[in-house]
Amino acid sequence: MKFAAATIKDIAKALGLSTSTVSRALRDSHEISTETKQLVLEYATRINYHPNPIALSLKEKRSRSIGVIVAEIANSFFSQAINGIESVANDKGYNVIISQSHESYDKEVMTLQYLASRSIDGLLISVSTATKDLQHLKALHDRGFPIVFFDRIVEEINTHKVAVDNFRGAYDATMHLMRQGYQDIATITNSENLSITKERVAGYMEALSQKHIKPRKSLIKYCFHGGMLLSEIEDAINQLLKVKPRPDAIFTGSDKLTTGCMRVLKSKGLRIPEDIAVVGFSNSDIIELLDPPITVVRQPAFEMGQVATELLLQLIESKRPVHDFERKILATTLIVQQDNARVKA
Amino acid sequence: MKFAAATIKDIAKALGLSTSTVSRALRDSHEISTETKQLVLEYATRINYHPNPIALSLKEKRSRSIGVIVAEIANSFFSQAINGIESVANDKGYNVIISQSHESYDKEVMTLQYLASRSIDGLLISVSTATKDLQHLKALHDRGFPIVFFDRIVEEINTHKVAVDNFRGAYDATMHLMRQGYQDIATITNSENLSITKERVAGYMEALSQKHIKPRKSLIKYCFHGGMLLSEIEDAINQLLKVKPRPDAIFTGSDKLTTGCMRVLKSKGLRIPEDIAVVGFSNSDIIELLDPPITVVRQPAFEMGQVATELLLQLIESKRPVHDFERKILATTLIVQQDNARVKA
DNA sequence: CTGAAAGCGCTAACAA
DNA sequence: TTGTTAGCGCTTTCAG
Repeated sequence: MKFAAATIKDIAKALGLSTSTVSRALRDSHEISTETKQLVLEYATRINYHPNPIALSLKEKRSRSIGVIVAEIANSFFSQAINGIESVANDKGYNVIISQSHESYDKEVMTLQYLASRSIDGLLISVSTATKDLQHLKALHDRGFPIVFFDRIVEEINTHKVAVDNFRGAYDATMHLMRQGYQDIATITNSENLSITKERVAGYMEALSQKHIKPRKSLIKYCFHGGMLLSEIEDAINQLLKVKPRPDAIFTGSDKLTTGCMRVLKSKGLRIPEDIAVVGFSNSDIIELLDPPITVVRQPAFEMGQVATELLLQLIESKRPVHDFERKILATTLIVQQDNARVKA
Repeated sequence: MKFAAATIKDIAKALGLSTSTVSRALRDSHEISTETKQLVLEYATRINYHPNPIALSLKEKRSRSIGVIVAEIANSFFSQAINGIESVANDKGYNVIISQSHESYDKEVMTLQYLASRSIDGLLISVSTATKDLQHLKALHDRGFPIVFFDRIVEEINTHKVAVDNFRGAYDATMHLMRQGYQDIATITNSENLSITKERVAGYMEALSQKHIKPRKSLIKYCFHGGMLLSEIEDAINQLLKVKPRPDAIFTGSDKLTTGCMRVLKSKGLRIPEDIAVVGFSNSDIIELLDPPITVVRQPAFEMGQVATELLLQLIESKRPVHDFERKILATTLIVQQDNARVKA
């Protein structure tokens, strides 16, 4: 059932004015007499007039809405980032349309096409773990469509990018493990093609190297679906447990992988950290309630969302094509949990 | 920076046709010759033509987008519900615009006003814990605007409603506690004005009564902000701990309150469940990883989202005013955790 | 089978 | 100070 909202025309007719006069009165134009303005304004509020944003969009060729594509809303990191995005967007009068790729390349492409055809003014995206081919994004970008990458950024496309210092985050986590006495540290991480994966693995390896431990390929496990399938993590862990010497700790490269790992280890009856320690990226807000409350690398998700949105709106509202793109790198925080800080026997 | 998309006019000009012919050809009208159709279609795909949805909206007086207002996306229950909402909405070609009230009445009103003025075709809402006055919703509803309530529904407004059997969920949880041997069971729950609060408290009291335990007012604690402020939960627990005899278990009425309670109890050095047991509503997907892995009442959030969206789209697409409204009640599941099933000494 | 014209709600250049 | 008109992209009578 539709319901007809009041229009400028209604006001004009009721007051015996022209639509343009009404329009101008509503926008408080200086070329309208005070009395007319008052008359119009009064009547407008009385009939609860609100300008039709669709008509405005058609005229202005902009919808004042931006699209966001993330892997999953039901993921602390992304939902916190979205909070940041919304806070800035709403402040500036923009709508946010959120879509999820569920870590599927096909879904990402479809959802992108859909969003693009729904006339959003710009896009914030953190690509799916399964995304290797970037044609869908390149095509849009080449047409001059404003895009900002955050978190899982893409080097091949030249635009604003916001991420954390993943290298450092991974380095800190691995160092922390080594300081606890762990030596055979494995890593379970996202698919190899992701920017964040490369950086995190590099940080992990650098930490090992500094302690003169040679990184072993058999201890690095990539999850193409980012842990969307628990079986993926199970497989990785099964393989790790067969390696000699058996790893005594795991550095996990994402929220989903961190909790997924814990789940799998527990189901196998392995104790954390006695049998095998876990430290990884996570933005879960109940990490201290976990058994055990593991040490995690936290990302400033909210802030990332804010920064990315500011950059996007800047792009959208720029009068001329932008060629100078920024790359913002935020810092991670290592949240050390007491219970995990026991030194290994 | 704007970027101009191809329009029907462009096609018409390039092909020496009129815009109406092109429009008809694109919509595969029977009154267009096969050759012309082919010509148009071919050219359209070549230049990557996509109809401008804004122009369509203006014409059709509908935007094919629906609004959703929830307390917080960063809440398992809501993010799961949103997944359900999106799955149905996208299937039917609708966009979903998500907003958060953060459990603030003012924010809810503002966000609602904003959404309504942004020409959404309908609204799905789970009101904030702070919402008592319903004028903002009534006004919209009276103007014939399609609204569907889910989870935290509102009796005063006559429209479709989707919720779970909160009474039963609370009853089951409380019964479970009593079967474990707990007798002095307190409850910490959302603000008193919410539908779900009343139902959950009623279920809790009914369970007590059946075991001939008289509900005590001093054991029922309402949190006006739904636990958004941890201090609220702290206060509630402090008061509960002073009651004689001291409660030996707490039934928590929401996701946030459940984890919030655990957090507070732990910080006080109280062991769960030895010192005080906790059972409550939660849709967290890592509940088994908690210390201890408490028994919870789970809601079919995804399904709720789906059902609510189907009802809303039905409302939106109905040709005539709807007067016959549905009230769907889904079942909750009690997820019993082994570690919590130890009988109290 | 195709085209011209009107109209959705709004703004803005141009007239008066 | 106010009104007339055209146009944003699209569909849809109404005429050929």
